[in-house]
Amino acid sequence: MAKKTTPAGHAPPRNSEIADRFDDIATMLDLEGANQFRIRAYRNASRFLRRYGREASDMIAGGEDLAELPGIGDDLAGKIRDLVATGTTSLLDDLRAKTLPVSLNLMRIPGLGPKRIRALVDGLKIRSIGRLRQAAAEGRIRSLPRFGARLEQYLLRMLEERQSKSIRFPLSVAMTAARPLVAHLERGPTISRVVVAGSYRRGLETVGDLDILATAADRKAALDWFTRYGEVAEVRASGTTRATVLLRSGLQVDLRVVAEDSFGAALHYFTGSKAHNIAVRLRGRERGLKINEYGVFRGSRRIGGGTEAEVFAAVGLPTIEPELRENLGEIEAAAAGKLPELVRLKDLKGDLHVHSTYTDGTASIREMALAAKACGLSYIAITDHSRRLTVAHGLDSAGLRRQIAEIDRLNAEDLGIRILKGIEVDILPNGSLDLPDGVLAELDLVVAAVHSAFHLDREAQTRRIERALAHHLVTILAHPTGRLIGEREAYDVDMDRIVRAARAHWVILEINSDPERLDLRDVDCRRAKAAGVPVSIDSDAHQVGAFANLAYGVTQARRGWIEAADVVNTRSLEALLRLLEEKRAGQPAVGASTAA
DNA sequence: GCCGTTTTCGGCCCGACTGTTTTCAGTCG
Repeated sequence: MAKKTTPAGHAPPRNSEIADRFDDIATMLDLEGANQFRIRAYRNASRFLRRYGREASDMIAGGEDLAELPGIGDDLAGKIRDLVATGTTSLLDDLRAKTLPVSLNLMRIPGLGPKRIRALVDGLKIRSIGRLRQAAAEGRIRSLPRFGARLEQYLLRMLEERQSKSIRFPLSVAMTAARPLVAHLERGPTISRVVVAGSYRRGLETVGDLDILATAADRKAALDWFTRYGEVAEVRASGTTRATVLLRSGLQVDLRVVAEDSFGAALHYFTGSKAHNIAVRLRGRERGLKINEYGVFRGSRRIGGGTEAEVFAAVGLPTIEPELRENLGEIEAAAAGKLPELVRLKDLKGDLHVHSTYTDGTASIREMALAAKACGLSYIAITDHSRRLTVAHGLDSAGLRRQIAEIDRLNAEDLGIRILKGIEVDILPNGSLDLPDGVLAELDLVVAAVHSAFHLDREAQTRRIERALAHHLVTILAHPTGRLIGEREAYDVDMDRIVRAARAHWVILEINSDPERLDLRDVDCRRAKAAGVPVSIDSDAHQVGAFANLAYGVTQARRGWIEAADVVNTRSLEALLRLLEEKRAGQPAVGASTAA
């Protein structure tokens, strides 16, 4: 028990936490009416940090200059250093001291911004949500300048609902809601084209709302058709070009009806990301062009906008895939002709992480194999759980040998798909594996995974996984960060070190396609690729229908700039078996060509 | 607060919708 703790005795904040503090600063500056561009600087830096692949604290430890990062100058670099060293910075402390908590709470209500909040707080001397609700109930809010009865009623409703609006939906949930809605719109009067844009189209793992674009000869009829959709719970706005509704599921949907000749410009604009759009517009301005959702203009003359390709061409770029549009280097890569050729679902030839009724799957090995074959795959690896995972009836050596025998029999039958023998073996808290080497050596491949002791501190967790990666029989590290989207954060692990260890020991990193996992994360995919570490896009299927999830994994990989050549299971069975053989011999060709 | 083959100062993306007004401020994306 060391009583003496250095200021750095606590774990240094992650980028996401630094970003949270910058967002706090931006919100409080906004409330005090600070310069909008100063506020934007904090929000831009926050957005960058959330998406950046490396931890600022690691960069500081390595003596790197944070002011080299885009949107971060000397001042913000200093504040990041403060936050890393002490957990706070003087500006944040000052703002917290003079900002009323009620104002911060009110900022979470859509429709309320700093001006209205200041009017409420100053005009009515409101100091708590309860008082505000009271004032609204008594009809005192409508008397404020530029407030009225409608706004008062709206506020009252929002306060009653106490809705926190920051709910984001997993992409898979959004897709389930979007498909029937798109079908409804496509049947609508005079509607010709319907595309879901926004973060949905970029394949983000979660989406806040749906942005749908359509073309229609009769805009009003199209918007009416939209607001009358059966799943609509509430129409929040409805104008001449767009409408906003809330579905029963809680998902907010915007429909914008645009002219045919500006469809490409609108699609680009509403696909985002915001950072990408701003960068493209600035590039346009350098060329004397104005780019907005209606087209590309030189002066008042429209020179393009019917297709996205025209928008990109106007700024001298080839079309950039939606998954890359985050202003994280894609524009520079496009300008240099170095855009990646992103992996596609049809490139996958196999699936290296599949369960069966031997443990917690719901279908037999034969059923899983036939289902995979029906999806066009030519091989799968059966990788059931190992004994420690008792909740899943994990296999011991004897059980695994029975499974090996069954797989041999099925392969002898020739089902038209090759079944590889594998295991998803637990990485125990000390980094050893849950089954003896003897039985693991009888398999075609070994998938190792963490399913316990998520709470270990960063150093212990990292060392645990490094040790497993160093095991000569481990082929793949499954769901490397362990996060469950919206449910459980990733365990605390240094992914830079994991990627380095994977490279050193020729271990493949998995992109788990389960829509709850999507793990590797996109930023980690880029790290793996940069280090020359191959990935496998696997379903982790526990039922026959789950091979469809591979599409989510592919989208995740695409967001991580992954190409077919980076993915081991785009290889033919023969090539994959060769790779596994080389790994076993300690000298695989994969990943060996590029230096880390 | 950031940034720079037009700038180290003076810019910073910009249009739609709502609710309040009667020409526009506030908010959002």
